[in-house]
Amino acid sequence: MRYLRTFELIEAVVRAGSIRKAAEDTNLTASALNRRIQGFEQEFGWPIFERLPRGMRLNPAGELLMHHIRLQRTDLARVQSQVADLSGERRGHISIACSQALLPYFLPEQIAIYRAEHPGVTFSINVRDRAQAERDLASYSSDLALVFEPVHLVDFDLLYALPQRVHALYRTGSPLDDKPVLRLRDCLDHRLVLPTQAYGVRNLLEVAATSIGRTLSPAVETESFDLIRHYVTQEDVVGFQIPIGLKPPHNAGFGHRPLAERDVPPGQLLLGQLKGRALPVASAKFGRQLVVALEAINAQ
Amino acid sequence: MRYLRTFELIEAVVRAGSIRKAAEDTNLTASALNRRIQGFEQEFGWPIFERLPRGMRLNPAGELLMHHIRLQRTDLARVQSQVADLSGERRGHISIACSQALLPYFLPEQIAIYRAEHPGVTFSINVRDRAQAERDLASYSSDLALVFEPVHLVDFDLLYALPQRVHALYRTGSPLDDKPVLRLRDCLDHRLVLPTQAYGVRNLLEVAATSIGRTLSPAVETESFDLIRHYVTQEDVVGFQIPIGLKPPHNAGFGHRPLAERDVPPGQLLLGQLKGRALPVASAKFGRQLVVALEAINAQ
DNA sequence: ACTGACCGATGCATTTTTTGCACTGATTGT
DNA sequence: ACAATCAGTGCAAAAAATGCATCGGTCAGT
Repeated sequence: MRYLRTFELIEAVVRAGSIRKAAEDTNLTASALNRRIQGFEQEFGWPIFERLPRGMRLNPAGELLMHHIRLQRTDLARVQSQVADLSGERRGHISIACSQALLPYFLPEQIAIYRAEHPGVTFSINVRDRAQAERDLASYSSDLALVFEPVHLVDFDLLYALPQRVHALYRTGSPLDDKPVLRLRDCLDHRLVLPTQAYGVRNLLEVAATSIGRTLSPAVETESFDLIRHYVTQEDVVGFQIPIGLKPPHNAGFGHRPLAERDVPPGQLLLGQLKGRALPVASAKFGRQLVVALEAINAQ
Repeated sequence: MRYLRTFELIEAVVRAGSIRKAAEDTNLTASALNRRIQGFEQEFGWPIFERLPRGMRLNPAGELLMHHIRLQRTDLARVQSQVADLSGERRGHISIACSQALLPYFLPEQIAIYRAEHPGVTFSINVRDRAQAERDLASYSSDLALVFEPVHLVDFDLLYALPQRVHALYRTGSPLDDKPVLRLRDCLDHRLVLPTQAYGVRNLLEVAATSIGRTLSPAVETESFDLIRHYVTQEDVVGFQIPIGLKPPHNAGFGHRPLAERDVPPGQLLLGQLKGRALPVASAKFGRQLVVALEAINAQ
């Protein structure tokens, strides 16, 4: 979109931090870029950048403008998506901010289902923790968020909430495999592989452990759910995860069982979007598909 | 705003109905304008106009785009208003869709109060009936609506609702002046000056008359509340109006008294904005001022 | 205190884009 | 059949954006 060029250039300057660097990124001369910025500021009525000796930084007016730019861009995308939709072809791009737990099975499966019907739709999947996911929505860089137990819920329109019990993971052959439901204290007697504090599962476990007078001292602490899944096959340790990331069972060298709800209350996997935002057709439809899929899991 | 030029031109073509007429309005040649439209359609990816032998008309894609254009323009105005606000100066433009009843006293007074504090703020007042006011909000051509008993309330964010009893107007010296509250049947024995069916007051009266087995046959029917006010001084007739349009009393050759609530239930004067829309600073502040003023009236 | 690297800004020539003019072909109403 | 519309197009002129060279300033390292 030619008429959005000025906005692109402004964004490039914001990203690069200086006109000269942004000029390289945008295949322009610093002088040309400089004059476009100046020209825009004159039209806009106020400067939007602070001129520092080391470069340019947005001033408060510029911050306000950036919100407008992002809104404007995504709203145009929405319109184009709707137009594509009314001419029959389903096109567009869907951007999702999600927890790691959705990566192994749930999202790949859902995306494949959607793309089978609408091959023109593309996806981007951004792994985000709970706070980042909300910021992604607010800056319009993601359409949908699917995260476990987000902290803040302002500006978040909840589409579905799926309760998820915390599951313990262990090497096949472990005595934990005997019972259908595990007590927290049984798990805490083993060595532990835990996600870091940023994650909801860790949070639930911390609270639960404290309430029975125990503390968590993990043998391995990691940000990677993948590593947790793999590490339990290597050593006799107990890991924890939510079942949506564990769907196909017992053939990967580890087993898993839910923790008793009286020990560790279930958390919630939340699907949502930015409050008040009208999503592009494709994103809205994929959101509805996810709701149906989550309902089906909940009904099991 | 230079970069919005294409949108202005598109709007001009929509308004004029043909490129040639729009070209005159925009001080361009038809050929230049034609090519800008074509250029935009190519960038946008789809035609936005139907080419008819008699000119151009928006196609469905164009209708969707027009919504985007309006949103984008008003959102930019909001940003500029916020920027003006943070640099101390309160500037901007406030656009209000309102019923006639607000014109004589309420709005002039409120606007004067606001402009005394913020002379940089300009106003436009559009007299609209109940349905038009809502359309004005939806198309972003008004920021606030202040109307009596609107019909639809979808997409309407209610800021305040002020109950208003229907008042009867009569020439000074009329026997109606004797009682503090009038019965509907007393009024109906006189000749009547009524607003047309489009107005809320007429509606309330029709319902009330029907329920006591009477029908309304006005001697004069008009769309102008002003005419009603003036006509009652000319002939011994009874007019009707809501008190917010009648504030300063008994020195204009006519008097007024409320109708009994058991005969004619009070209607509501509604202040609202488009649902989910973030108003410019000036409009939002004026809206709050109106709420305070309406509360004060309600408390009397 | 000096120096080199980097920053934004500006004058001027050059390139790119937009516009105006003249004209075409098609449709409609009289 | 004719006049009045309409959108679209080739080409030259006008306008706008860009590149180049250069200026004055700040800062980090020596």
